[in-house]
Amino acid sequence: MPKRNCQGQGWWHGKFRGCGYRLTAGREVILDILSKSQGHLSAEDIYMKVHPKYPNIGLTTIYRTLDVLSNLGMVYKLDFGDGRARYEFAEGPKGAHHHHHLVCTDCNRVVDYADFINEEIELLRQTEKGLGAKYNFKITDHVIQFYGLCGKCSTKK
Amino acid sequence: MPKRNCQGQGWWHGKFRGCGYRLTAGREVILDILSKSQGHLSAEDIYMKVHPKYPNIGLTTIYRTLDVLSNLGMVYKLDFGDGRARYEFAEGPKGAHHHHHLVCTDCNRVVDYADFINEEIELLRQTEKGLGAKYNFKITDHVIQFYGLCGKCSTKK
DNA sequence: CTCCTTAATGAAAATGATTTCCATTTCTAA
DNA sequence: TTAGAAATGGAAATCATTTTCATTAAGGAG
Ligand SMILES: [Mn+2]
Ligand SMILES: [Mn+2]
Ligand SMILES: [Zn+2]
Ligand SMILES: [Zn+2]
Repeated sequence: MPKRNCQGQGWWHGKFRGCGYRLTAGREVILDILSKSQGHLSAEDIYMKVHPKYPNIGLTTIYRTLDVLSNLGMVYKLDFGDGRARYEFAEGPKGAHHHHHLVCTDCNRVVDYADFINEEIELLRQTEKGLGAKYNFKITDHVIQFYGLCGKCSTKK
Repeated sequence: MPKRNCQGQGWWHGKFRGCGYRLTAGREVILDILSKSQGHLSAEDIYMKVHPKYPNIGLTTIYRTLDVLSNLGMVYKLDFGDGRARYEFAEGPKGAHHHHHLVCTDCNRVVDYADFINEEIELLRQTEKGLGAKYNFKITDHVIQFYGLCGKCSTKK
């Protein structure tokens, strides 16, 4: 008798197993939530969303899973300066849609943007090459964020 | 009889008073340390350096003063992802020497750089204008940081 | 210079996100 | 089935930063 639904496991099954991780029920729920959510969720946000589907999960497991996902490159861990880490699904196997962030310092609204991304990418390439050589750094990552006031916050007095 | 040393108060006396702040002994010592230190100091680092000159100061006052200085624009508050804020003197009245950072994810070494700053500034200008208009944001600040391994850390296996 | 109002201070306690511990459960490969 | 490894959850620990509150000290008015 064949397994009911082999597809149910999603494309990431292989990714987990290939790295020696086990794809547990908790992890699947977390991944499911993450892949379907827009925005930039805190561990607590994720906990809240996972809980109804998996009431026994502990916040500790959320943190641990997020750490694994982050190391696997499946999730980006972000810091917008509000005292808690935020997580964002890094898109499917086709690769991530690279973008940066615009953050409202008043209401914490976050806008994804990719408008000037080509120029940015080019600048990043140059900078990584130039600085890497000059300071003997092996650059692997970068953060570009803009801070300011969103429309609502700049008008409301 | 003239005051012994009116200059002793430094150029920031006016800046404080102008904003309704009092220039206390503790604040002066902190400002003095900060202005003479290279690098990116944590509140605790500053506390350690201030303590010998002003043994009664409390860490709380360090935090509070740093907050004031940061609001006055005299100090930059930075986050390199190591779980504590870092502070850097924003240069004298002549204006800050704008730079960005290269951070080693292994030993936390931080390098200031301004090498590609012209291209970066131009990109920032464009981006701030373009994104500000498109998303109706009043952009006031940005963060650009590169992460990777410094020379030492990338060689030591 | 002295007084008075109020900002500033320091010690201790509180906060709160994240981590660590550890006993228990679940996988997995043989 | 079974032993070893990985994962889990609840409670306790961490630890940078903030809050509270009683006390002190700027600095303007007189
Ligand atoms: Mn995003
Ligand atoms: Mn710097
Ligand atoms: Zn806003
Ligand atoms: Zn290093």
